[in-house]
Amino acid sequence: MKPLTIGQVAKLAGVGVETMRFYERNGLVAAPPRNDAGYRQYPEDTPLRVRFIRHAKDLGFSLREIQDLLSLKTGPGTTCSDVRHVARIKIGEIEARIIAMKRMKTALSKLVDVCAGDGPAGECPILDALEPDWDIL
Amino acid sequence: MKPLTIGQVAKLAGVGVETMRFYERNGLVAAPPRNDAGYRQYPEDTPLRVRFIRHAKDLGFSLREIQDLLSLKTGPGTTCSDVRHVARIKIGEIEARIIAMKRMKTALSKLVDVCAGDGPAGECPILDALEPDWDIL
DNA sequence: CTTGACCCCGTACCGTGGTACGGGGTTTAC
DNA sequence: GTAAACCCCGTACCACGGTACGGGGTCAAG
Repeated sequence: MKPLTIGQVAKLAGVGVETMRFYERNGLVAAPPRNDAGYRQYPEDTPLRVRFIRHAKDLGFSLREIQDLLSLKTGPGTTCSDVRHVARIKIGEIEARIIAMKRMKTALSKLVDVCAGDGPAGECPILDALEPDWDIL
Repeated sequence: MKPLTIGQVAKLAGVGVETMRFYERNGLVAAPPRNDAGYRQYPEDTPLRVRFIRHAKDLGFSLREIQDLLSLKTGPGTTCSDVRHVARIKIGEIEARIIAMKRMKTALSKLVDVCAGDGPAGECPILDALEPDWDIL
């Protein structure tokens, strides 16, 4: 149960010390207790929480969205089904993005298949396709 | 073959006039010829190109990436297979993002299934799961 | 008991992707 | 022929997600 310093948390979570303070200022990580010298004393699970934040962010969630999810826990009067509701909305958003990504991928793949040539880029079907018709996507 | 004004292009592409100028400054849209008054005279296909930019951006491509693709066309000495190569790399990136998205979706879905209750959020399995274990993702 | 690595805080700065403002010229429609 | 609507340009500003800087206190090793 040894508390961690900000530097230790940062290292374990793979972020910078400044980023930790930034997350604290912005409500993504709770302000931890301090020791006599004013140093932050983090609970041991903090690095995991920070890694969750990073992971969600890498998947395209904004810090605001992550904060919303995280703050449901502490909000008074929020019930389990409220949380479920938010989670379902997020799932829908993720689904929509997956579909859009797949369309993009399919369109690009088709173009690569069509393009067998080795000529100058000016005649490349991929770039021709970029010009007029990208609403295939 | 009537040229379009910046305002017409903007309206057709669903962006603001300022955004058009921003894209021009940043090399995403070629600077069009001007008339005697200095007004931009866009070719008719410009709105489609701008919509492509928007679409790609919405799917998570940075303006820099979009510019890279677009600039292959005009680069001297770039061949069809160069373009194909870039396209394949993009496809790989899209694939990786789709996979990560799917993992995120699965993890969230599992949590929603597990959570059947109606109690306070403090005991919600979704939020419990947020705390320690999100490296399921 | 000092040297270096760590921590504090506040403020400033960065790239990205725009958006708004202000002072001016032009074109169109009545 | 004049008023509204459009265009020009440059500059400034915005939110986001950090990153860096500077001046200072603290702690652990030699």
